[in-house]
Amino acid sequence: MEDCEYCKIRSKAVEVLKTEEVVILQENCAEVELDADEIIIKEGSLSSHIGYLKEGLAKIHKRGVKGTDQILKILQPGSYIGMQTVLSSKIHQYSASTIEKSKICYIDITSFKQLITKNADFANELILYLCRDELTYFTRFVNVHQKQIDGRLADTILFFSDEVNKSRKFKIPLKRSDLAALVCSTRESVTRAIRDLSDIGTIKVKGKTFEILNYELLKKISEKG
DNA sequence: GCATTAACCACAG
DNA sequence: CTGTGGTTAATGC
Repeated sequence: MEDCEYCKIRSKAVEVLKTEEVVILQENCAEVELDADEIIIKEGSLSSHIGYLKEGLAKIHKRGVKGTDQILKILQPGSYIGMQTVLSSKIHQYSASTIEKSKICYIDITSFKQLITKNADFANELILYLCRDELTYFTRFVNVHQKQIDGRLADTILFFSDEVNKSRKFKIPLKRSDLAALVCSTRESVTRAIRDLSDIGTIKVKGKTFEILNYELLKKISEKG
């Protein structure tokens, strides 16, 4: 494993650590390589470590009343995993799994808390991170509840295009049922929404490969809901 | 009432 | 696993 000091994807929080603090981080974390569909942290299990997504793509999901999971968020590199739990509870309140081959750094709670106590700038960056994160949940909450299925699907297609892949043609490494769990709908409705959007010429989809043909229209559908 | 939307169900590639 | 069609319940003219 390379040194945290020279990690290319290190967080803004780690950047403000002093040299001796990076050493603490360094000595108490471990890098793990995971395949797609492997569990990073598991809801209901003891929260002993915080994860940090260094490479790949992951999802945060939580069990719902019907036994099926809702996907709360797609994680990109540079995301902390399980911080909310580790700082407030002893048991993970949600799960995180990889959706493609990924690298995760784990750090134990004790060392992490030690860094928070030692360095206010570090703590400040983490608060900033959590605040931004919460704001995106606010937006998502409103979107999911007020937009129709076509608008919600447009949202996620745009997310994968603009933020994840930065390309008009890309793969979404999720099954239809996962896509449904992400946009809070059903497998069937996702299928129909994909067909709707294809019919009017906004996208072209084959399997998990999506291509945006009419970006403006897709954007409009996303905005109008 | 009637239309729209989306979930649920069953069945077929 | 995914797509399709029929049915049904809720909601809004």
